[in-house]
Amino acid sequence: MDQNARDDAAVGSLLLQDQLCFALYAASRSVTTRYRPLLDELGLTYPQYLVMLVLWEQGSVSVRELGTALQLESSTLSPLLKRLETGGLIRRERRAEDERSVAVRLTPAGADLQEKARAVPLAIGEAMGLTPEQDATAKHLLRLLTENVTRN
Amino acid sequence: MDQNARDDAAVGSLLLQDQLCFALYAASRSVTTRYRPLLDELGLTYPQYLVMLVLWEQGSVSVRELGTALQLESSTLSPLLKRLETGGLIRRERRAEDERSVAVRLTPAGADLQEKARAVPLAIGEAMGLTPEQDATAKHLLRLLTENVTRN
DNA sequence: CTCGATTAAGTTGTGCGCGACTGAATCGAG
DNA sequence: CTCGATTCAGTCGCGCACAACTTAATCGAG
Repeated sequence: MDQNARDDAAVGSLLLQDQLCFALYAASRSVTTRYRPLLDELGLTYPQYLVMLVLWEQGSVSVRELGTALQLESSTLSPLLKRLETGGLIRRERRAEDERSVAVRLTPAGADLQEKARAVPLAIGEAMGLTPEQDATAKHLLRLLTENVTRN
Repeated sequence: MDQNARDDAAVGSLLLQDQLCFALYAASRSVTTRYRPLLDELGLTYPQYLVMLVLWEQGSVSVRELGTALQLESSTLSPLLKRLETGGLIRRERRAEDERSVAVRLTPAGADLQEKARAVPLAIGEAMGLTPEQDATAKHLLRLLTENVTRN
């Protein structure tokens, strides 16, 4: 309560510790750092892991669809996908029905990696140490914030 | 409630949209993107803006103290500070009492920039569109999460 | 006092992340 | 049908972000 009351009064402050944006920035990097040793075992970086999540879920997607799902530009995805392809986890091929579009799909090695990845979300969830209610509240607020910030 | 109940059951899921980590990653980038046009006016990037916040607050700090405040490595800060120094906003000098340490302080131009920066937190706060209670809750949960993830 | 351990800042290499841009394919108003 | 507008993937340049490492200065056990 004291904490919240103090933070409430901080709107418009230039103090670092008052800023929600800094809490967000620090939290995001701390989570990525926490993922690193787990993903090293799979030979993935964190953004590569997110791409693999989409592919495990959807099977085959265009670069554009990946960008929509992950909110990333093609200028970020193209080099990342090239590295995943070099690593033998995905293949890319132009779509016959629209030659502008590129279909990204898993190789057998990429599909196999899903099994090794199953332990990752549990380990991260445990490290975050939030109750299910806190986890749900955080997700809700972050989605709301993202939607507002993107629209405004 | 339905949303929360559905999310509660998602612990350990490999679905992208279930992951708190992705909500965090997307939110952090969306906020940084929202800052960009505002900070362009000041000639700053978002991490540079965070460094300036610390300097406006503290006056003079070592690179190590900046790293502690922002949770950034010297390998990130050193080139960033070099760019701020080239831009005429800060000066760096070895400390007499400990020649390993470097004191970072504002130039007059760097100090003057604070006035132009005052409008930034308000604009961002408005764009985020959270109630004061939601803002405080989000900050609380993000700090808790960061602390847990960093420790575990 | 001394010298191995620690600490501070910086360098290097790799991988994002995005704005600005390019070239090729497709769309669609007229 | 046509040609300007749009869409898609990709390249380029720059600035993080961090692991691994280097160099120089300080610390501290013996």
